[in-house]
Amino acid sequence: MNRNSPNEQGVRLRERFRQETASAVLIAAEEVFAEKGLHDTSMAEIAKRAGLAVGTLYNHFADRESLLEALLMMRKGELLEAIDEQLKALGKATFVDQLMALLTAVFTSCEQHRGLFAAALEAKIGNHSEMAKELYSRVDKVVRRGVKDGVLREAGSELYPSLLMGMFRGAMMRETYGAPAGPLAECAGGIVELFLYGARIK
Amino acid sequence: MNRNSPNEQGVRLRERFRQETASAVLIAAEEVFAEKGLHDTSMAEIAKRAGLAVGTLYNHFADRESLLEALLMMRKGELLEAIDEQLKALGKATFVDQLMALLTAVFTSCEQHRGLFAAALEAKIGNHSEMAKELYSRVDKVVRRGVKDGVLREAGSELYPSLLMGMFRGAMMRETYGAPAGPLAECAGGIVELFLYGARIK
Amino acid sequence: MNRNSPNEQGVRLRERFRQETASAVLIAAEEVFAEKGLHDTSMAEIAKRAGLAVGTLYNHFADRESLLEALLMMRKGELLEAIDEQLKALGKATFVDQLMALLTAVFTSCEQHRGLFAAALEAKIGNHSEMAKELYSRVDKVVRRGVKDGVLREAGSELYPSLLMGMFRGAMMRETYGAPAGPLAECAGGIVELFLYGARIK
Amino acid sequence: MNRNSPNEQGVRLRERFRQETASAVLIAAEEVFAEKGLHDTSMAEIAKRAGLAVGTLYNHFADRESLLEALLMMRKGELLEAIDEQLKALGKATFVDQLMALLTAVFTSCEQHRGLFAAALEAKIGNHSEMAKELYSRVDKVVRRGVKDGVLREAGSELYPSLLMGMFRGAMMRETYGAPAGPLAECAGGIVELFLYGARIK
DNA sequence: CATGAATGAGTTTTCATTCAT
DNA sequence: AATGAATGAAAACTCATTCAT
Repeated sequence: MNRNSPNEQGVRLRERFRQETASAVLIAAEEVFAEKGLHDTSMAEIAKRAGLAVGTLYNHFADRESLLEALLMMRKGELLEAIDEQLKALGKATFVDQLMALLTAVFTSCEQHRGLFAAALEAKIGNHSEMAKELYSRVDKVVRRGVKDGVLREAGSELYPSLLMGMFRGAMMRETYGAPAGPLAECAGGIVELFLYGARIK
Repeated sequence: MNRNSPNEQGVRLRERFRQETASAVLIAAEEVFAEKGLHDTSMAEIAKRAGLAVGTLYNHFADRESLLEALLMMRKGELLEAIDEQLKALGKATFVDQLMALLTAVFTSCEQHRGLFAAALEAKIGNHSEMAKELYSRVDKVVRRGVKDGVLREAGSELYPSLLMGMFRGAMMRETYGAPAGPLAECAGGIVELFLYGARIK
Repeated sequence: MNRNSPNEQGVRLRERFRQETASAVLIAAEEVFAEKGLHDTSMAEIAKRAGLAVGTLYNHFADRESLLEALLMMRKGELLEAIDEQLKALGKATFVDQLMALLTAVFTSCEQHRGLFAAALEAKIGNHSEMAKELYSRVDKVVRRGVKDGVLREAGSELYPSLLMGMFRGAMMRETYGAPAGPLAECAGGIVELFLYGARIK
Repeated sequence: MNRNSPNEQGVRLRERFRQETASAVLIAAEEVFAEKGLHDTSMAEIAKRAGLAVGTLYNHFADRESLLEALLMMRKGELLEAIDEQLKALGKATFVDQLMALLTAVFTSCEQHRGLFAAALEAKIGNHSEMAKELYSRVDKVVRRGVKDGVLREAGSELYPSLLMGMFRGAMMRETYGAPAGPLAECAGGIVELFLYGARIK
């Protein structure tokens, strides 16, 4: 074996360890970001949480910004993937089923990463509104489909996606408002109900 | 005239100056907070905007936190006052009118202070969710009234206030989502419509 | 007196203090740079030497680079001013007198700032070779004058300025070489002698 | 064959590999030191240039300092060896020939390692002035010989070696000064000429 | 021996806060 | 009260060095 071409298996093993460390960093980062907020989280704190030294964070992510970016990208990817998968599976289903699937996908994903998403849905903070935009575009697509299918009214429908986005957030923020809160998933039905039929007794 | 017993008028004049300087600080602070965000705003920048020295800020507010607190309190007070005034005036009116009044009051206030409110509605940041909580309690009150009056369904109604809150925010955030945006006030009707009757064609 | 236009005298006094602090920082910086070298000098060390806090350094200089820049600019300015003054005063004098004046000016200035200049004459380090370039241009000018006046040989004269620059440095570095060293000023005669007549016995 | 008593050839082969790796490191180090300067060169960069891992550098050199030391020692050795060889060969030659040989040896060596030497001739940085000192001692020896032989004036001669050292450096730094520059070797004659006869027209 | 991920002390820089004038 | 220079703790980031594989 030539000294310039190290053992394949060893390299793969090391690569796996690398991935796992990077992953551990991201998990720790998500915890701390969720607890303390995007701004009040220091690299030192993340390192501590991950049981690593600060320098190690920089071996895996160029800087604080990149770490946050990677984290948000990962979660964004997971969320959008889940949504797209659901929508694809229900391509021929009724609009209502699609809406419900969308909501369920969002809430399932958010239930696990609520703290991070709450932070990430904020504006002002860098250009991290990208996730919100992408989510919006899915909601918008589904709503347009509803209009096209004759299920939703067209008048006023340009506002619906934003209001649905708001309702997602409203549901997620219930605790912050001091409102009674249960599992997020249970809100999906309530939102669909309200969105379709309104709150008024007929 | 003995300087230990200043006359009434002198005291009032001095007090007026105090108030005006403090007010100038708050106005400058709101501008900068709205432009740069709650975290990226420095005391130096506020002082500069106000045309004052940093030290002067500390003559009027104990620390950065207190300044922000005072600012939010002021805007919160104005908003809640506007709401309460409307609700009081419409004490005997129908639930729908009350809801509309509430929305109009919120959006009128927010239109002027959108930047600050967008920032303040963020969670995690200090304990500035107080405004959201108080706003929630008004919304909740109106919703309960609607239920009691037999206008709103009771089933699922515990979620309505949170969803309404979310819709407020969704409307405010339209631009962030990349959605088409017009004056905030025009959203009020759309929200009430959706909330009462839903989006579905009957 | 209007509260927006503070006392003139107080402002001037404060401004004088400002200058003096900045000056103290520069003096401390020069000491440490000279002792430890351009690279191994930390802002903390400079602050300590100046009897100030680190933050104070940043109240006067945007960053480390600017501090170093300001220091070198100051010394460069002093040196070039001294040279230009001498050359101007001797505008009509013989070439030899001009050369001697140039050397004397250089060595007088360097005697006091030897450590800093030794560091600053290095290449590689940022673009701090500017001083060397400006000094070179003076030497070059004098040499050309010597050629034009028929005092210096023209053949090979394009190398003279660089060699003179080198001799300045050689004289300054004597100690580093382990050579016997006396006051720098005493070298001026030796350099002129060597430059004009060479070392060979006739 | 017992692994506790390896045969001679195995030992030599291994030793050869060791030497070659160490040599590769030194060559890479010289490149990077020359390009980036003594301070701005990291172990990681050297390793990368050598196509090795950082750890490997530490298998051959105790620390960064030792690596640099070894590199400078190597080049110093080569330079001094070249000089001493020339001087030895010209032991009976005239002083002028010796001086010319010295200069030629210096410039030939420097032409190839200019970047490194430019960096190494810096003072302050560690105790890397050793090379300068050793070079000085050769120059000094030759100059003394010139004095003893009655070729050079004695008065002022204690400064000559330093000035010659300076002229070496002046020639090397021409580009830095913004001076017109050609091959270094061509400067040798100019320096000897100036040193012996001066720049003045007789 | 070679490898390269992990380490953590050290450096630059920021900014809320203090206080002498 | 107003001023703004001084302060220093805290944060981001670097890099020589170590060590398990």
